[in-house]
Order: sequence, then C-alpha cells, then structure tokens
Amino acid sequence: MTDIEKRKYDELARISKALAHATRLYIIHKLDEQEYCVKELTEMIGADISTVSKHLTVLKNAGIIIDKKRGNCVYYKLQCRCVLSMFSCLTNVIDSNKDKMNFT
Amino acid sequence: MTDIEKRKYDELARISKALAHATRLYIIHKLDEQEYCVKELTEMIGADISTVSKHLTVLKNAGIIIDKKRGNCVYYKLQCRCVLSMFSCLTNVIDSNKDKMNFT
DNA sequence: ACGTTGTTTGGCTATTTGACCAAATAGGCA
DNA sequence: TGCCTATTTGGTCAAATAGCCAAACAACGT
Repeated sequence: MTDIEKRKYDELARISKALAHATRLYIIHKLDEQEYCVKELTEMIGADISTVSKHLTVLKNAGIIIDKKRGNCVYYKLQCRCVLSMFSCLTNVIDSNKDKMNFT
Repeated sequence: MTDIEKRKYDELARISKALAHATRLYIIHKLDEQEYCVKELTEMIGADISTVSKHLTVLKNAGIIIDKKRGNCVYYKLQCRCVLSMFSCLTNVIDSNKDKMNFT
C-alpha cells in the first residue's frame, strides 16, 4: 500500500467510522425525515443527552450532518443526502447474506 | 427507538463496523480486482499476517467476503459486489465536504 | 441580573479494537 | 512420517470508543 493509497483509505475509513454505530445510523435516518434538535433526538433515542450530543459531533466532524442554532436550540440536519444511499448499500449486504443462507 | 428499530440498526451497524477500517476497505478494493490469498494480501498491505487474517475474518463474518481453500492456501473473494457501491457513497461524502468548503 | 432550558465539555470507567508475537493447526510433498 | 509453507488462534498491551455524571456555557424570558 503506497503512501498515497494509505492516505486515501484512511480518509475513506474516517467517514465509514463515523457511520459505524447503531445510534448514529438511527440519527441519520431520523434527520432524513426532518431537522431535529438535540433534545428531540435524545428523547427518541433514550440515552443521556451528553451521549447523543457526542454522537452528533462525530457525524458533524465527518461532514455528514450540519448544525444550525435557532433560538435556544441547536438543530441538526443532513449535510449531504448521499449518505442515505449507504443504507441501501448496508441493506443490500444483509439481504445478500440472507440469500446466500438459503442455498445452504 | 423501539426494540424492533434497535435490532434493525444494530444489524446495520454490524455491517458498517466491518467496513470501518482503512485496511479492510483496501482489502475490499483489492478483492474487487481478483481473488487473493492471505499471504498475497499481507504483502500488499505490509502488516503482520495474523493482523491481516483477523481483518479477513471480520469481513467474512459480516458476509462481505467469502473464503475458499485451494491447495495450501486460503483464497478470499467478494461475496457480494454490492459493497463496492459503498466506496462511491463514501467518496460522495468526502467530495461533498470539499464542495462545501469551497463556498466558505 | 437571575432563573430556566438546552447544549457541550471534561472526567471517569468499562469495553472494544487493533497490533504484534508466539504457538497451534492444516495441507502439501519428500 | 516429518518437513515446509500458509493460515488461524491465543495472549498481551496500548489506544480508541462509548457510556454516564457533573460542571460549564449559551440564550431566552422575567
């Protein structure tokens, strides 16, 4: 693996690491519907608000979501909807596994 | 998050965790070209062979690659090429970040 | 200015992950 | 059988991750 390649795959991994958590995938799914503030997401998720805030920071640092302060609250929304295609990718893998199972 | 949802996102996360490593993304990329055995991949990657073997196990458990013993060697290949679309997803996010940068 | 609500940050602990080495295992082939 | 090559497994250690709590911040309304 050359240095160039190394850097390229590190960068790709940086994004995919941000996606590698059930809560963060859930957040992305929710933010696809509409914007939500931290408190609202926290209620839906059912974890400590500081935990949710940190997950949101991870997604923001990966450039997947973006925040916007409005009044008292910080609203988050998807920065690029292209991450949604990730869901179909993941689902494809899962389904394809199931298919393979059936042959055995 | 309902129990059903919890289980769904855990499952999606299970796959995305398997993708969340530069070396594993590199392996996927390489296996897209052709089958390779552990030793060959190890040489390309430049890590300990046991490390590479473990990465391959992770990918195999996620149903992303599949192994096939031939003679003395274990060859790995992509189980479902649909993971390749993951690369364009990740690249999209990165590019979209770059685009956003340019506006600031 | 003060209290209230919403959010982030820092600190701590527990768990998971990734790397290497050494040892065990598996399959050819002499 | 015994050696050799290829691969996996187990152990250990360091680093990263995720969770919660408490404290700090920020912005609103009184």
